Amino acid sequence: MSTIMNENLIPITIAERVFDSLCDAIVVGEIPAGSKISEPELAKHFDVSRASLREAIGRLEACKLVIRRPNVGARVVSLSLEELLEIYGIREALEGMAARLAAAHMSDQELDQLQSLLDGEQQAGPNDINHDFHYAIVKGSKNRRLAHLLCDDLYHLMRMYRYQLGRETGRASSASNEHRLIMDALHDRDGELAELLMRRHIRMSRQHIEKSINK
Amino acid sequence: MSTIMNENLIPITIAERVFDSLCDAIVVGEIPAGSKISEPELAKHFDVSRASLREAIGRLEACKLVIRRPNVGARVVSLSLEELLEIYGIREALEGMAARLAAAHMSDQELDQLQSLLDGEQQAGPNDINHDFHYAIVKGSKNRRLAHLLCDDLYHLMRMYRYQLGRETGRASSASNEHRLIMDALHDRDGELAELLMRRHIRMSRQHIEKSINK
DNA sequence: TCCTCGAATATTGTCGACATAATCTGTTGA
DNA sequence: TCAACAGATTATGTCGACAATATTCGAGGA
Repeated sequence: MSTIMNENLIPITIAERVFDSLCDAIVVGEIPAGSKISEPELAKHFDVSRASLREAIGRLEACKLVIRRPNVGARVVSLSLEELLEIYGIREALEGMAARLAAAHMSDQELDQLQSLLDGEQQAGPNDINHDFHYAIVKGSKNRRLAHLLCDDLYHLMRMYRYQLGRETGRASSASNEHRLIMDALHDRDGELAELLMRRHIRMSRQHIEKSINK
Repeated sequence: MSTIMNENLIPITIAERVFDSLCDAIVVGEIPAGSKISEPELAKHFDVSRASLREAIGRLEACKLVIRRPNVGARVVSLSLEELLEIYGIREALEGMAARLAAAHMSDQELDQLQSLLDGEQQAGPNDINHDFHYAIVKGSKNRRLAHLLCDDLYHLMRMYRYQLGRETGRASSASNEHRLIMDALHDRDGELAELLMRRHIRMSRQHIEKSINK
């Protein structure tokens, strides 16, 4: 869980284990947004030393889940609609780029896998398959730094917003349709169209959230 | 120096000071790319404890200047043309977006400041003014997360490549012209054009580097 | 009653030391 | 001569304790 890209499945060090736990707790809201992170308290809770805990907090800071101020401490990031929309803007630019590159660089085998992922979408429900689709494309761009940016740096923050703000209610079917259009463009190796469709897809999600909150 | 966005000019903690020193040393190449970071050695060199040094290394890892492996240690990132081109691709997407937003969100005053920065460009030479132009636009996008991404996370890495690989020889004048075109688009509040010009500008820089290395 | 200031408390930053894992070195055997 | 193994050495991960800073609480005065 520590990252998506690294196939580093098992947490080796104590700090990694604590990071995973804290990351999940923050994403789910078990540790509320905006609340303070107490080092002594959490160190006791996990039964580890403060050094290990501080290491974990440092990684939380790296993926923007907490904000640290010198001599003051760490605070869970505060969620706001503004920032969520900012993130969607960035995703639109980056995932659009990823789709364009994926059309050129994904192997036929990868395309087939993505297709079957898409075919199983209806029955499985929008668990995380929705986002596996996105990550498959990002990975298919073959741009490693882009993948790190989206799948390591921004991933947990996006997950946090999804859990705590928007539920994307009633958008599953239309999103699924949009996925299919993107898939077709990838099959046709039409990068320009794939980018356009991906950008529109993310823009739609963004507008959906914007409306559902403004009501 | 620790970040561009934070006006946190003075390093408060020892770890911050060490981070600044190490960051510069790595960017300039004083600590060679690909070389190992020895905690005991550097701790002795800076006359600080390993705890402070490890904190600094953690931040270097966050801005991708070093790569850490559990129980093995940290290594300065290895430079490659591939990765440099990947970064240029990301910059094209993100700074293009920034230019579009800047056309909408920059104040008239900010535009005037940017204009005067541009007018002083010839005599001052391409020290870092070239990049101040870019950062002024990124900042002018008023998208804080985008600014953090470009000015905190990617900044040092780009600086490292600039120092150690490409010198952008002989591109100052044409780059300056491209800057002026972007400036005009911003004045006209033409976001679409500003994005197009910024993307082309970065693409030209990229191609210039690509050619100068392939010769 | 409210604000200001200062002592008391708690938290963070830093340190040195120990435990564990990786690396290096020298030896043995084929 | 080279490869593989074992011991020695070094480095990293982790810990508890101390120092410096921030926060809290209470007393005093306007």
